[in-house]
Amino acid sequence: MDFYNKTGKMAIGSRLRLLTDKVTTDAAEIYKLYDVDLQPKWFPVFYTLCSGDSTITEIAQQIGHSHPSVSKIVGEMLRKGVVSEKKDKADKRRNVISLSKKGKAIATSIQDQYKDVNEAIEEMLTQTTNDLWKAIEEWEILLDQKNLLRRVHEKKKLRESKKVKIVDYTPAYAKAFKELNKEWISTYFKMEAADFKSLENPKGYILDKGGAILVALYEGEPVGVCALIKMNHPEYSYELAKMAVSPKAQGKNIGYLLGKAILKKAKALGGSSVYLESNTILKPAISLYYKLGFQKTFGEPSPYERCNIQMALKLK
Amino acid sequence: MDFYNKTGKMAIGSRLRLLTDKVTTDAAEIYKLYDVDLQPKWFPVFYTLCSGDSTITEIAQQIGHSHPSVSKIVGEMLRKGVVSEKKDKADKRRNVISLSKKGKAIATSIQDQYKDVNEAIEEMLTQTTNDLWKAIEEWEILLDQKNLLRRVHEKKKLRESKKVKIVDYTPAYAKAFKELNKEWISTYFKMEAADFKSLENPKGYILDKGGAILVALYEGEPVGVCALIKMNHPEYSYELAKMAVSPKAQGKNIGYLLGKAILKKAKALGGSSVYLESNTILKPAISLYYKLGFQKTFGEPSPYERCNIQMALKLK
DNA sequence: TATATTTATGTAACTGGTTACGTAATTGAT
DNA sequence: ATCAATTACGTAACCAGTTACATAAATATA
Repeated sequence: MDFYNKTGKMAIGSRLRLLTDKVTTDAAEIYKLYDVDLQPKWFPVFYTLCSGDSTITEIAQQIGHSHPSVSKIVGEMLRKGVVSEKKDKADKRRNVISLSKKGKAIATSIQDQYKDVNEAIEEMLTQTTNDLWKAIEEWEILLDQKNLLRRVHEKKKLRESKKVKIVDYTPAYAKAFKELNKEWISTYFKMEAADFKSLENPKGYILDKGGAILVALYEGEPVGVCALIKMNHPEYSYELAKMAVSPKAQGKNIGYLLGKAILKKAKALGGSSVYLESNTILKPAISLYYKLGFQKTFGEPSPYERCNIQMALKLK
Repeated sequence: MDFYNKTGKMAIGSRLRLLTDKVTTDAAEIYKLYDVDLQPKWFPVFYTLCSGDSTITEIAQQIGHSHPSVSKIVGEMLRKGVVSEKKDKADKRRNVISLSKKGKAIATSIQDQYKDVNEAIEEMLTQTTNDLWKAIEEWEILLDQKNLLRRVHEKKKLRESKKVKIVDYTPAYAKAFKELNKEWISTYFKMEAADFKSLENPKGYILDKGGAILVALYEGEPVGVCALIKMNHPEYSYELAKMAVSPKAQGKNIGYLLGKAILKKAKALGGSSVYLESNTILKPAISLYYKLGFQKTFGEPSPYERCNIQMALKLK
């Protein structure tokens, strides 16, 4: 298929389907050639039964089909007299399937076909430089570790995070700083007095007191903000606060980029440790903090009602 | 799938299907992730239309689907406004499909997705030692040259031909020699006087005159015979004749094995060339003779009415 | 020029799987 | 001991392709 060399890997699904079709249509002919009274699609079920009786669900798990699929196939095999069914005495839900006499006869007569098909395919595999059989297995393993969706999602994040720029706060971002924070605070909690003060006057409450604010830009637009507030505390130099990312810009890794940048800033300002307060209902935020290296800590009184978790991190 | 390491290559079809399913279900999610108003199954059709308008049949050939499949997909795309259709003026049967404005917009917005998916898959391919993409292509090429059915059939022949034994004629095979020949002669032609003579008395008419007869045994049963008749001719030493294989034993390469053995015998007897007569309606026989190395020749008078082709081969 | 063949396409029915859902039996938790 | 959750499995409806068939237009042939 010349076509698929043009489309690129995007179409690997379609290409796989086409190859699968080609192989399975031939399979049907091969069964006819050997005059075996089996349908190719029965093969996985038949094969498992060759090594002993099994229930519908067991077979399904073995061969990687859904149980209704096995149920249907077993139904067909029953009608052809290849297998027999019997309810389990101990557990009346279970339907134990076993090969009938006819099925066992097929099991022996099919041996030659096994041999020939195996040899034919082995021969093909030796004629290729990339072993399809092994390649499939490798893909099964890789996809089991991390499915294609997640892999693509990671690539997406990576690409989009390249479009994100972290810049220092200027008065031009005053509105963004206020609105982005207001947005998440008022959806999850209620704006408190302390919020209004710092959001209305970031210069006075944050910057002038030796803190910092960073803004994340996506395609020029401010979509995230984060503040560093100077603390007057024996253990912690700065508090990470007022972190907000627009829901419209989710999934672009912006929180992580902002976090990394603000920690760098804290270090540059001579800080030795960063503290923060949050709430456990904000699960993505908490997991982000862990990812950034924060650990749970205790015992600081907070001016915010909404806080039920406190975290800190040592800058190395 | 541990299962498929037990079954052997026989189940490559099922295994391919499973992998295909895994990939395509993820594909659907990926399209959602990018918020593209396309169904994954539309992709091949969509892709071809990106490089210009096409008719149903053209698309089907390009992407390797059946035309009804394309017809259905185009129908769905029409309803979603992704493409538009227009009957060809010059040929009113042809239905020319082109991307609509919306379709073109999708074509540009899908670029990022292409990139990410490609990268994700490329990354997987570098993590494997057997390149699935290339392996698929190699299989497509191999199956194009010779499909799986034919490959398996050849293996079957090979295996079965190992069960065939070629032995020298003894009087115990007198009946087989007569019956096997009678069978094919009377189905295609009519028994002639010369037939009766040699079939009733092979010793007198063939062996005692310096000829030979070989018998093919399959699981102990005589299923094929072939005679070498001493000729009194300046050019040809022996005539290959009375070759017969039971229809029940067809497809086991018996004709070829008998032919090879009889030529070896002719050489062992000091012959320098072998001659034969046949009829062109016996196509498998003629092609067997060519396969054995015989070439058409002319001009010998035959005692048999049924002969309309003469062939010969030099023994080296 | 009339007729047979080929080509382009659509529709219907089939195929080999799936998910969704319902029911009965078993298991687990209070 | 009871009630909720889980498990086994069948049935129905769906899905993405297929083959088989019908029809109309174009082309080839006598």
